[in-house]
Amino acid sequence: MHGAVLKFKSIKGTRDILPDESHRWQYVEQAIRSVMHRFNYKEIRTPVFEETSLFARGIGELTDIVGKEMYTFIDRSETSLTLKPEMTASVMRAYIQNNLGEQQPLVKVYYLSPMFRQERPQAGRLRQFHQYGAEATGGTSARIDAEIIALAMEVYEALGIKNIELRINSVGCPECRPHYKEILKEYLGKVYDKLSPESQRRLEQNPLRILDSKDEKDRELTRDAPLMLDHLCKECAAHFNELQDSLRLLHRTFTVDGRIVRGLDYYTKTAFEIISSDLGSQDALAGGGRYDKLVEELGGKPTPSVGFAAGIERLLMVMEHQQIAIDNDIHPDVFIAAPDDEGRRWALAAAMTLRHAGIPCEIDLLDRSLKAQMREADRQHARFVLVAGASELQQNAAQLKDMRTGEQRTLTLSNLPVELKELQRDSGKTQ
RNA sequence: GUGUCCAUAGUUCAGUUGGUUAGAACGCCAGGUUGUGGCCCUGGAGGUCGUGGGUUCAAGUCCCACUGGACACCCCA
Repeated sequence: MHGAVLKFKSIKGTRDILPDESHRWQYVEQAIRSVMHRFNYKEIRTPVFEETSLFARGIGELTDIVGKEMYTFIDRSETSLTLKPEMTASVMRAYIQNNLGEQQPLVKVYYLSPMFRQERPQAGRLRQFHQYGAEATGGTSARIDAEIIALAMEVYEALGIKNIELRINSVGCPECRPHYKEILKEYLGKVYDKLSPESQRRLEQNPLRILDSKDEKDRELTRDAPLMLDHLCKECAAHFNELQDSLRLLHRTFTVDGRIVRGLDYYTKTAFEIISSDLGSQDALAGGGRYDKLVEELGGKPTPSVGFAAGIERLLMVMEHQQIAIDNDIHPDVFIAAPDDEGRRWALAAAMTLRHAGIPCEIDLLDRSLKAQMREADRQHARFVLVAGASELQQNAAQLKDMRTGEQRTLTLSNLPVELKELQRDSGKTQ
C-alpha cells in the first residue's frame, strides 16, 4: 500500500446489499410482484426526486417528514428538489399529470422503490430504505379499503410470516375531525401540567398524537380520553362499519385500535397498521389508509384513494428472526476444471457453448491448480464438474464428476450440451 | 435533533493493575508424491489496534474531540 489512502464509506444510514444476500431481496420482490399481479395491480415507477413543494404540499408542512427529514437540495437551475421520502405524493402527481383517471375509473397501481429520510438510524430504520405499496384511486367504497388491507396481509402470508397483527381505525374526515380535535384538546387541557413535555408540545400542533404516546404517565392520563371513533360523522361511521364487515367477509382478523394515528396529514377515514412483535421498537411492517382529499390538494379533480406502504428491510428482518429459509439457487450446474493449458483453452469456449444452451456454468479464470479448481467447484455448489485436459481432448472426451456422489465417468464431447441438459433435468427432478 | 453503549486481522472475538516482535477461531492461500472437492494434518499470507490530538519514560489499554456503528426517544416503513 502506498500513498495516502482515502477510505470511502457508504453514507450514514445507508448500506450495501451484498452478493450473499441479494437473493433474499430478489425472492421477496418476486413474491410481492406475484401477489400484486394476482390482485391486478400494475407497477408504477416514478423518478427518485420531485419538486420539493410536491411533498411539502402532499405530505403536510407540519409533519416530521417535511419538517426535518427530507433530503432537499438546490439543483443548478435553482430548483428545490427532494429525494422521495414516500411514494403516495409522487404516485398521485403521476396520476394527475398523465390523466390516468380519464382512462379508467379505478386505477390500481403498486410500487417497489427506495425512499430517503434523514433520520437517526436504528433497528428497522435507515436513511435509504425500501418500500413497496399499492394505491387504488377512484373509489369511495370501504370494500376497496378492505382489498388494500387484504393485499398487504397477503404478502406476509405468501412468505410464510407468522405473528402479525392487523389494527384498524378511522381518523375521520374534514367534516368530523375538527370537532373531535376540540373535544380532545379540552379534555387534555385539564391535565396539561401532568403531560410529558413532548405531549405538551403536541397539544396544539397534533393532539391526536398524544393518544399514541409511549410515555407511561401519558398513557395513564389518556386512558379514558375521548376517541375519534366515538365522534365520527354519519358518513365516516358507516364507512368504518362497512370496512369491518368487508374484512370479516375476507376472514381477516383485526383489532380496532382507536389510537392509531398516521403521521401524514392526508389521511381520512380508514387508517391501519400491520405490526410484528419480532421487530424492535420500530414494529410497523406496513401502514396505510384512505386519503380522499390528496388528489385535489395536489391540483387534480376531487378523487378518493386508498393505499398502503410497507418496508422491505423490516420484512426481511422478520423473516430472519422467524428463520424462514430462502435458498440461494444462483450457482453453476457445471464447473469446467482444466488441468493444463490446452484444457483451459477448451474450457473457455466450452463454457460459452453450455451457457448458450441454457446451462449455468463456471470455469477457472485464475490459472489455479486442478485441486484448487475442484475446491472452487465445491464452494460454488456446482452439481457437476467436467475435467478435460490434453489427453481427454485428444480422445474427444471429458471426465464428468457428480459432486454429490463422487462418481465419475467419461463423456463424449460431440453432444455435450445435450447430455448435460439431460443431467440438468434429472437432477432438477430429484432436488 | 437528544440519550446510552461500542469501534483490535476478511469475519466473530481475546488482549491480564498502561510495559518488549498484538493473539485465537472461522475464512483465504499452499502443501500432505502421479491430474480430482468436502473431513483431517502441516505451513503461509493478512492488523500503522476507526481518525486526530493529549497524558506518560512507555498507550490497543487512560483523557478529549471527530467519524462511524448498535439500541432507545422523537417519528415512521
